[in-house]
Amino acid sequence: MAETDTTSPRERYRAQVRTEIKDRAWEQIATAGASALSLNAIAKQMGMSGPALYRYFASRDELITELIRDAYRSLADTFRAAWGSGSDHAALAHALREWALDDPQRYFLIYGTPVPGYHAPDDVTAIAAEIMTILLDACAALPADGPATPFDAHLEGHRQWAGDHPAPPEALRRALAFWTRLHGVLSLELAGHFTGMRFDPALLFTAELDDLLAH
Amino acid sequence: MAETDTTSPRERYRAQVRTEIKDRAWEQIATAGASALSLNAIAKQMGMSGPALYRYFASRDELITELIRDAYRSLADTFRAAWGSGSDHAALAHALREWALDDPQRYFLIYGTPVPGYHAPDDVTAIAAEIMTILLDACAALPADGPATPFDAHLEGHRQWAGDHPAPPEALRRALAFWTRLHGVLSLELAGHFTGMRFDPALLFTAELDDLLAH
DNA sequence: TAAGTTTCGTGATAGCCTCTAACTAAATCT
DNA sequence: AGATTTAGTTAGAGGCTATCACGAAACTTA
Repeated sequence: MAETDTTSPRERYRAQVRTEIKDRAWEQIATAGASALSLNAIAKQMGMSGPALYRYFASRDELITELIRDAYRSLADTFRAAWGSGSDHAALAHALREWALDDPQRYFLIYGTPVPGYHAPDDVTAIAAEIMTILLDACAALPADGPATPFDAHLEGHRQWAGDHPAPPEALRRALAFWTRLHGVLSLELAGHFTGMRFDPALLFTAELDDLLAH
Repeated sequence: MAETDTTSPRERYRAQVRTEIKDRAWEQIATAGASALSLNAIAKQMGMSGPALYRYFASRDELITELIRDAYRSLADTFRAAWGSGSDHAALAHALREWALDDPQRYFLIYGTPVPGYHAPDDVTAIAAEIMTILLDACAALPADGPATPFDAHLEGHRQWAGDHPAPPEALRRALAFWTRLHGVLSLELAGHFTGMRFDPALLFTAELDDLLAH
């Protein structure tokens, strides 16, 4: 016997229309970038007139913020799943890469060009912190390597972030390196800066990853 | 005695108006991002009516392409100057960082979110190659470190890029690492992903740089 | 079931934007 | 001085975001 749905038909319909709007928005973003996203075009695709969409999203910016939120959530879920099943650092990194390749514009919605005025709402930064926590868990599980660096000492004194994560400063440093280096390779690959050069970006990615795990 | 100017007054006037348009465009981009760039607004600022600007730039896209071109040229000049005076790798890296901090949106015009359909014209990619050449010169001048990696072997077989630069594959690998790692730190810093965390991004940057130069 | 209320979608409209076209006036060339 | 090129204008087509007032459908409640 199916569980009684607590939501009213209206709420269900509303949620359904909202997700259809978002699906179309993702399509547009994937093919033409976020700046080309048009509420009007989405409305026409769905067979209704422009202003109707404003019943579902207060503004274009609010829709984009919602997409950013979903992108963060998707990345956090991918991360949690990848780290949860096996605690394999390489698997975590490759999960990130596959998630990014799956929809480059979704990656850039999070890590791409920032809009000068924009500040993400608190719940979004909370998801970002969640992602960082998983990364810190992973780096805390890494075997120790060389001596503490000067930068470790600096991090020791400035670790407000990471929500009082119990990782040692060395793990903080390695989490940052993990993040910045993989992002460095990935974002240049996704932006097409390696096309024309003939090497395989996947090998560069794993080379960086190996270097991160070796040290 | 002043050199006779080969350009006619009209050409000079035209060039002057073009640069004023570009200056205003840079202001707009710096304060509101490239997607908010408005030819109309620029025209009003300059005291003329909208369509007048189309005498100077065929379209909004052509103006942006011109800005991208100038950004690349500026970066290439900065790079050449930084490497030319002293051949100091750290100075080269810090010149990059200062150039980026000087106008983050200019950096993102080159290395930020790509527009799916867009392909840069050949002369722009030529400047990009020029930048890469300087980086390869620098990495070729680096003392050799450990044994060849598997990725070195791959690069050996796929070095169409770099315009037949005489650098050994190890230098190619290090140039890529230089590029991707510094970009990784820089782009996340410029996009504001480190705000909230309390550490100093400059120290992370130099830590990555030191690591690059130590190995 | 009937009346009241909330919600959805509409068309009209204001105010941006890019870009084209026709026209005037000024600068330059012959 | 006359012919030609060029710079700027206004008008307008067609796109966009967003607001508003209105009708119609769907729920809620008496």
